Amino acid sequence: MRRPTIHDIARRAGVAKSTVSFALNGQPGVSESTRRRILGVADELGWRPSSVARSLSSAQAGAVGLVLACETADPALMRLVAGFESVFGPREVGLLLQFAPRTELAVYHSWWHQRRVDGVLVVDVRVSDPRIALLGELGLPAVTLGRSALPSVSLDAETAMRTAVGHLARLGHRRIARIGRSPELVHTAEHTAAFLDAARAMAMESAVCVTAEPDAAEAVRRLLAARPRPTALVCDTDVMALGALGVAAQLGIRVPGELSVLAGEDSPLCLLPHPALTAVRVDLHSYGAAAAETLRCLLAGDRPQDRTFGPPCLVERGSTGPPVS
Amino acid sequence: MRRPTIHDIARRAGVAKSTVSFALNGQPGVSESTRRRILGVADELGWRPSSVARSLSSAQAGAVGLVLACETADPALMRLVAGFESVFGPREVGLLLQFAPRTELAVYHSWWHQRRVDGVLVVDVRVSDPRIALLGELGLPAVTLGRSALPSVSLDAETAMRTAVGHLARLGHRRIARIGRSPELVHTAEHTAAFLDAARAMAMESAVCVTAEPDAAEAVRRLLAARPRPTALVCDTDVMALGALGVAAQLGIRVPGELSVLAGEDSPLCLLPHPALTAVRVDLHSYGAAAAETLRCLLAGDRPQDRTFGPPCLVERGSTGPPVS
DNA sequence: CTGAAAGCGCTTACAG
DNA sequence: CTGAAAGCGCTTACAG
Repeated sequence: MRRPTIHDIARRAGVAKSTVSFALNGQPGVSESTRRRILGVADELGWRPSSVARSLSSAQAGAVGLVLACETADPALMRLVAGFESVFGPREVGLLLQFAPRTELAVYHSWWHQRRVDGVLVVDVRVSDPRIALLGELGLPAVTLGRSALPSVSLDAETAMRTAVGHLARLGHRRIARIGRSPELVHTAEHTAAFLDAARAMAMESAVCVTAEPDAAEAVRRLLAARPRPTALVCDTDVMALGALGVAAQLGIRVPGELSVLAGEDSPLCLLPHPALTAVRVDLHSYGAAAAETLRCLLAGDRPQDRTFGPPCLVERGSTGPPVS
Repeated sequence: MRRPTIHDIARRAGVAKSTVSFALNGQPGVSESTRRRILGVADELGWRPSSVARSLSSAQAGAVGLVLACETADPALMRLVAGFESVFGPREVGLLLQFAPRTELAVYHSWWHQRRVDGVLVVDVRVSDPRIALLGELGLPAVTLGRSALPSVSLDAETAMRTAVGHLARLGHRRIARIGRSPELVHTAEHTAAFLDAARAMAMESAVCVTAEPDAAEAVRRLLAARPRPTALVCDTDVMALGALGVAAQLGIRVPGELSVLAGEDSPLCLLPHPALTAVRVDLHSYGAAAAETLRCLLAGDRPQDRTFGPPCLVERGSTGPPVS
């Protein structure tokens, strides 16, 4: 199969290439009759624009990029990416994925130099994140998932933690704990602050936050070794919550009787264990779509507003209940 | 920042653009001294080739594509994709990702017409798969993960199932069952055949295979309602195994005493529950890399051999043990 | 060994 | 409203 070009269309329609280009792009300055004829021929020939040719002359890559840390195996990411796709896919904007071995910055440099992408989406923003500055210097349009100096979308940590802690408070818990990802992540920092705020507001007796890194199970074990022991555990991710359930089972601690476990991120995984995990649900697909939409605006020349996405809601299942003492 | 082009280099080095191009691409026909001078200037200017310009003139997209079903949220996929990346990333071949709403075929058409990708990687191959024919017609180079009429890499189902069933046989199980993904998948079909073969070879009393679709938990429940009940369950994925553990817990069936559970796919998730999941380990990263390598050969003009990847090995953990009757 | 030129498939001022 | 032309940044025959 040979791919038809605008040259073929022009010849067949008996007009100039430029006229074809204008007609095909819906630009004004082509008579209705010529336009229709050209569109007809294009259709008949099965013409589709060559993305590279278009990119070269328009100086637009027609693609956006996402770079992930090599170790990323987070199932949540897939839903986020599907959300990106839902806005870029239909517009035929490609999504370029790259796993980077720690030197993520090199990928941005490389993409920029190669004119590979028009913009990037940045996940797992850190409190002090060198990517932000680089992207600014390069002038590579970017939207971060998590607040930063760049245009961003973020999750409503306050509501999420108020929802989670409120649920536990209503059940009668007074000593709660939370386990999150690296404290360097903006996401973690915000949720930690929100968790502590909520705990204070609900007059919790104790509320401690620990990090799951490098070993989540070990962190949970340490948490459960404290005396008096917390009676409820908020886990930032579904995977951590699953792990917490495993540790509890291993230690012979009954869930939810002796320990309530709550996942800060609902997902199909939360339905697997018994008892199933009570979770705060955030629609990651829509969150990803919101980020993509923001990037799209940015690329279109707008100055998009930072958006907070949410609010999350609670999905009550079996892993939380009143503490039995 | 303005991006330097070969034109800038040519002017600065006092040679023609073509000479620069030849030198930069390591083509013969440029004197050592000129080449060195050109390379020096390129370096000094921080030149990097424009991927689109190169694509347009070389008729190569410099990218490969992967299209996923919309519902895909499989954590295993991330490791596969990371494997693809490990061969394409360093070569600056982009990986284009697209989620397709059932009409995956349209994406291939679109990519082909737009000259977006040089080739594609196909996952979740079905026994009767329209994608295979389309890819053939388009002449779009493709490698499938799972045997097909196209160049492919596949998993060693025989060894995997022999390993799993052998382990259970040695523990003393005589009635086993297996739960897998859709029977339409080549992966499932091959593993089902291999499972039954292995069961026969080890003189199992009974060996049944069921599908996890549409509801894995329900399928497990049905399996466990049989009398006499199977004493061991092989689950094709880590997620299914987690689900099986949950169902067992719900029914009050002890693992591994009353039921052994084995995951056909090892992953970090297998470590979370208690008891942790015994699993057959396949290195998905390397499997993905092997597929990518095969595609690379294909794109380079070779006629790659189909490869079987493996063999898998057994990782014994707590979820399997001798049946107690 | 080196240069001038055409071409990849588009877009976009600029003239008619 | 339409056409001829230059240009995007490369590659690649083809002459010197």
